[in-house]
Amino acid sequence: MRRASNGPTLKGLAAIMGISPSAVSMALNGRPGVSDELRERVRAVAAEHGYLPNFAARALRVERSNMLGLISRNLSNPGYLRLIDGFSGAAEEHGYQILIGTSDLDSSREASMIRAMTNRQLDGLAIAPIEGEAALATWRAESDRPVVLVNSARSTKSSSVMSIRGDASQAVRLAVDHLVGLGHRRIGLVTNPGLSSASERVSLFRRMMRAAGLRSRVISGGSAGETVKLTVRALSRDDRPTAVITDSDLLAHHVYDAAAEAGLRIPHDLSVVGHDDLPTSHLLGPALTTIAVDRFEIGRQAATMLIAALNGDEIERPHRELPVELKVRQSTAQPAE
Amino acid sequence: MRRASNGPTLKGLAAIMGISPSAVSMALNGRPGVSDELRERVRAVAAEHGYLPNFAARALRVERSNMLGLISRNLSNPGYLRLIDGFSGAAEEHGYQILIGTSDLDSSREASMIRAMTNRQLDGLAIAPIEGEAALATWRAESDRPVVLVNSARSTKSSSVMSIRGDASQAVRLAVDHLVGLGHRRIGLVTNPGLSSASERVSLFRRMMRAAGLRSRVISGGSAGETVKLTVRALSRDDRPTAVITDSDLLAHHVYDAAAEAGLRIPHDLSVVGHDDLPTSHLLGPALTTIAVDRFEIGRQAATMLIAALNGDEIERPHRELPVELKVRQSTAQPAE
DNA sequence: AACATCAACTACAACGTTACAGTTGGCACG
DNA sequence: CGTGCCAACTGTAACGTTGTAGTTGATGTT
Repeated sequence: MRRASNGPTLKGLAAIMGISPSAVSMALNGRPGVSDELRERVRAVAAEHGYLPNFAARALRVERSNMLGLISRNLSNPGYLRLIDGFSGAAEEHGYQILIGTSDLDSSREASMIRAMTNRQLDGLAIAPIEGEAALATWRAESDRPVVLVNSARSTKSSSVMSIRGDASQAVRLAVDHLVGLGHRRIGLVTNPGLSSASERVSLFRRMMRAAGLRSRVISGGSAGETVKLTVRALSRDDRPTAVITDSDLLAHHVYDAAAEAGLRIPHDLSVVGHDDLPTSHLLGPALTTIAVDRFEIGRQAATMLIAALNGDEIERPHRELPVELKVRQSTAQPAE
Repeated sequence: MRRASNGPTLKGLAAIMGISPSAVSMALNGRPGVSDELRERVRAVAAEHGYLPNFAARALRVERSNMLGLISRNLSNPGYLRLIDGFSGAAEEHGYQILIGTSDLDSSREASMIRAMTNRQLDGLAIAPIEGEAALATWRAESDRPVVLVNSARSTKSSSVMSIRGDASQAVRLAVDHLVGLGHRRIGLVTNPGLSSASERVSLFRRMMRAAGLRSRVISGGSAGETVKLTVRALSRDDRPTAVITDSDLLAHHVYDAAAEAGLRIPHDLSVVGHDDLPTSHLLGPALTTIAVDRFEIGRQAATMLIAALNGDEIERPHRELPVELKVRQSTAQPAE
């Protein structure tokens, strides 16, 4: 077989120096039991020979792989890139590598991904779960290692599970307040089907609208494509909404298409508020008003929470909600009528 | 220590069944040496007890981790998502997990990423290298496993290294032909600095322009921000280009900003051709004419090439150039003058 | 001077898996 | 009926690392 690493082993270093492998191990890991003088010599020799520890061997022995897993719902939403970026950056800083999986919005795939990750000895896992409880259960059945739920609707408040996401209720409130403030009365929510966060969003929306004394309309199909079709239909009706709030910028893009199809101009005939602030959203014609949530930061904190838990540190706030921000641009205006 | 997997081990299964661990191993791996009858029984018992192999142990023994690495230049370009998506999809299909790293456009980080991946016993690596030769050398110094260079300027034609990318010369030709066909004479190339592919692009552009009997202008700064500034300046000059070709859609977005700053309307005063066809590019105002390259397919083939090489199969075309496509939209038109 | 104490090491086993050299028993063949 | 052969197993060692239980020799204490 081809060897992955033809470098020296720890045992080899020991032979070269005429000492025991244990001594080398202790020296390299900075553990007590060797003299400072020897520690220095070992480090020098290791560096000279370009020694790199074999992670498989270490993982087998200490049951720690120095790898963190990240399972996301899908990889076609550019927002996830920022999340991965933040997660991997923080992980690498602490010497962890990351393993990425995508559930492709299929909950059985999600479960099998999680199991595949478990027996790779992952030290911790961040999941943007399709079904919060199910994903969690799969992981915990196989492992007692830390998990952090990302962008998932609040569910378990248990201390063994952490979570982080943008502040969902603030997001809905900002969007509704903005549109109501502009004078809109008929406001719709266009939501992606199938996500655990969707139903929470819907109920938050309903509550905010009720508080404003308005009737709420929710547009949500069985699939993304169907949702778009329903949107076109809703926009063609007489009492069509004069403004819609969407679950994501991507969905907002589809609403742009739907509006064009229905012959409506944005923002003159229809105001649109997105959610995510993709890097391209301000370049849309017209630039999209949207809720910005710092996904990079979410990813970063997800990783640092896991690492802190692995180090046995106390986690200050195990359930975090990051503030979100409304970016007002050109896709919202006062209603025409 | 906490155990990652509390499930049974192979040895445990052997004890339960009263046979030797070797027999269990052979049965589970479908190797000859056990009767069909026993093989079936072992499989049944394994399934019943939810046995999952310990990858660290296997990796240690067989020097194969069943993991593929993917190192990309940075994670802020949405195009990479499609690449990762294709790569991870194909990898998972064959039972491989993927390890992701980003070099953040820093070549020393790139080298250390590669070394970190080497001693994790990675079976194969796909690199979108900053410096083609350097990245390769780092990997090959530590390992003799397959590599595939992604989106990298043609360099080594050696058979031990594979490569895949969009057809760069076709891309430039399509863009130039399109603009020349519209009647443009003063065409600029706006390019991202620092990438090995950039210089190749520049020379291809020069060649195409010479073939068309036109002078070529290249706009390229030391950094992305600087490039934008240079673009603004170039667009303010009297003999400003009437059309520009950019290295990426993201850069094209910046050109949109630069054009706005210079008081030019697209496509009336300036035609723009991008490169990538990001999902949002057709929603820009105006919709961006761009070169589409199927990054998903690039990622998918990168993974399958690696896996084929690991299986010892013959690779049909170890240096692949995927066809690219010009998507004509609203950002290009005949020059005004 | 006898003994405890301790730092600085060594020896050994183990983690879970797989490769390979043995071992067993049954069957065909001269 | 002994021999050879083969299929179907078992036993053992090894992959590279680390933790723990020794072992050594020097130092300090009474």
